[in-house]
Amino acid sequence: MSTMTIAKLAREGGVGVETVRYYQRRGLLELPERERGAGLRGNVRRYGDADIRRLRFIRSAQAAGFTLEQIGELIELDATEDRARARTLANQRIEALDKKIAELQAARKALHRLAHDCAHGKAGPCPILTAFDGD
Amino acid sequence: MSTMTIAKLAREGGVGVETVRYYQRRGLLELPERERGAGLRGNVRRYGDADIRRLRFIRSAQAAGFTLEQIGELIELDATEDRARARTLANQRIEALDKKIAELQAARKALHRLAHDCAHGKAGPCPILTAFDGD
DNA sequence: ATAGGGTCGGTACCATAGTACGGAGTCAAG
DNA sequence: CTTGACTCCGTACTATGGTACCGACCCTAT
Repeated sequence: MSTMTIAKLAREGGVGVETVRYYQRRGLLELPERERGAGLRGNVRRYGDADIRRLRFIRSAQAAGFTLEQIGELIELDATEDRARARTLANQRIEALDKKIAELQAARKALHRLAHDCAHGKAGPCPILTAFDGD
Repeated sequence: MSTMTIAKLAREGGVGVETVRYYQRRGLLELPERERGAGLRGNVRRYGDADIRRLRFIRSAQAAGFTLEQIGELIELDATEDRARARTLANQRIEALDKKIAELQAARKALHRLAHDCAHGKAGPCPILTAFDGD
């Protein structure tokens, strides 16, 4: 185990094969050497656990709101000693995340009120266009 | 007051003129009649407060995670009595929002730990690639 | 040894949400 | 009554993050 072809890697990472190939093109995932070694054979690339971890990192970082470009920088950064830069990126993202979270919570509140005002049967407003007005 | 050209409308809504025109093309904003009335003159379109409100609604709904397509439906819905549909859309969005908020909060936590572990000077891990692993 | 499924590599295409541009017309101030 | 800013409209282009498709290979089970 721990060595697999691209389809398994994709499955482990929860993405499609084409997405893996896209990440390779973007330089976010390694393109392993084809094992032309032992016996002159081998022509499909093999992936290991490190590739799974890398792929999962990409997905998590994406969920954290990093762009693929920034994720590329993070990956490069991991190899260096530039702790300051890493901290900066993390803190910037936290700030943006805090803004975003607050925004989504406000939106949630407005929608909740809308769903309530816009109750089951009856008459009354159901004021979609003003749903985001107050508060 | 309350009547303006497209540039002012855009400013009021916090978007660019081209964005307003784009929303018009998508059917999210009205394209007011040119006032060819009094005197045979008039050739630039005039906008009013209703347009500002509509534009702001679009921005808020976007912030709530609705796509422009869904926003189109919301606007149409506002004219009807289909309260059930409005409630459905609102509740679906709330669900998605809750997932998203939880996800962002988890990401925030991971980043916070990263920024901490990856402290100022010194040695130690600064484990970017594993930042999202635990928890 | 051959059939079928997977892989490779390149190129093309997609959806979303804009942004830019160019030429023609309009409008208000000087 | 001309200048300069703004508007109109259509079309084209952009960025981001994929998806799809192709012909050529490879690899494994029968």
